[in-house]
Amino acid sequence: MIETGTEPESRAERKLRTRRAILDATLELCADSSLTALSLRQVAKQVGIVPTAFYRHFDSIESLGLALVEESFDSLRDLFRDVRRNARADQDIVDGSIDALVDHVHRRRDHFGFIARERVAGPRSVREAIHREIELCERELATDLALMTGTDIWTAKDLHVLSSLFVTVLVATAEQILSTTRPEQEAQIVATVRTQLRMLLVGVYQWRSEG
Amino acid sequence: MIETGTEPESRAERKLRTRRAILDATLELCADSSLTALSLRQVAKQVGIVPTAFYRHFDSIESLGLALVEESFDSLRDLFRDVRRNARADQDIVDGSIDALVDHVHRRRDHFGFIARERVAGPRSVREAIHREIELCERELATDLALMTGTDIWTAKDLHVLSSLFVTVLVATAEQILSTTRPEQEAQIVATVRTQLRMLLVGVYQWRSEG
DNA sequence: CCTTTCAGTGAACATCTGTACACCGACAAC
DNA sequence: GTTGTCGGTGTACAGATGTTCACTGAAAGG
Repeated sequence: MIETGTEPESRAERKLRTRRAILDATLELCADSSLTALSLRQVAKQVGIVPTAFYRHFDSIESLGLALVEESFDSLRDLFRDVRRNARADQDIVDGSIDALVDHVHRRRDHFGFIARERVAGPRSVREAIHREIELCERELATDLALMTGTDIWTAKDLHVLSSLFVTVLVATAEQILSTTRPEQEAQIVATVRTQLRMLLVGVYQWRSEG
Repeated sequence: MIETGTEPESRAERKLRTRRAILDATLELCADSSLTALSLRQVAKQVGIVPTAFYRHFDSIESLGLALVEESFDSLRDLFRDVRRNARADQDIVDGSIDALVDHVHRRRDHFGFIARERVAGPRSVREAIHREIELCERELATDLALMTGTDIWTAKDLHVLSSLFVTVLVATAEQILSTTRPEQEAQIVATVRTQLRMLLVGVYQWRSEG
């Protein structure tokens, strides 16, 4: 039921196309509200398939959600990769990171919005999956920080604490950017987080781990 | 239809009691999931009234949500009041604030959970109401900070930036506390935010606002 | 005492919900 | 070329949904 207009596809290709359409339709439909407020029939209608066809791809909205968690965190890891790259470049590390954040949030509004929402409002299994992924990100960032800072004066524990704080600020900023469409307000948000990170960096440079 | 068992009530009292029951039932029902996934009939059943009686108190789930925003932020303002009080007491300001936070989050799990969820996943009007309230809290905190810090070396803008960062960390910590029930994990969360605030304070003490 | 007010009732409605079932028809495998 | 696999279809059903309407009965007000 998906209009093709192109060359004939194999069965596997076609199935993949429908699966993609379901994922996209879901991201669009739950853009405001939440997965828990979304019905299988709404998704099917948006995709252009009959409700029962949904079961050929997922056996519930919940497992659909888990698939979306995975692909949303692919986007988030893309962001982290860019931040890491900008950190080595000539640019200021704070500005570089914020630029990357803004850029990625704009490009994948759907994915970042999905994480922000379902992190607190999704089905239990989805919430848990997101928390696991975020913790992975924090650990990953902590090892990166270990390379950048004087690793001899920072304990592993403190590195993770700092990494967790960075991720918290990052997530909160993403949420704020997502909740506005006015460019001047976004500029305000960016300016604020810029200063916040600078304040934090001042503390970081002075910090010496105890014990 | 609310079993009383006590002395007869006036009509106004009785209406208030039902209203309270609706508010409580809603907090309980949307504790996992979200307002947007909640039906009027579920609420009515939980309260023990017929669906149409709901309309005597609210004309939609959405306006019910707005009422819950108000009372949830009463709880949050209670927390702020305690933090302010602890700040003057003998206790360390960081530890005192965290203790107050943990205490209030435990006592009003429902209200803090409601804010955390509906802030990102609620109906648009509810989300907007919450954002307005949070901004009020940030402003309020900023004026408090102005009294505590050397106000001559901090611009009003920087004070608000700092206040916003504090609120971000506070909200994130509340969310983490809410998402766990294991005491040892909560202790971990508290220890982490304790260190984070200390790192931040190091930066704050060094900070000098630019022109 | 008589009348008004009004929180709560109960039946009815059109619509939406998840899921079961039998079916189709094109691709794939042999 | 026959057969099997498997996305997708269509029908069907029992239950939930928001909202309407006319109603009841007790408290409130004159």
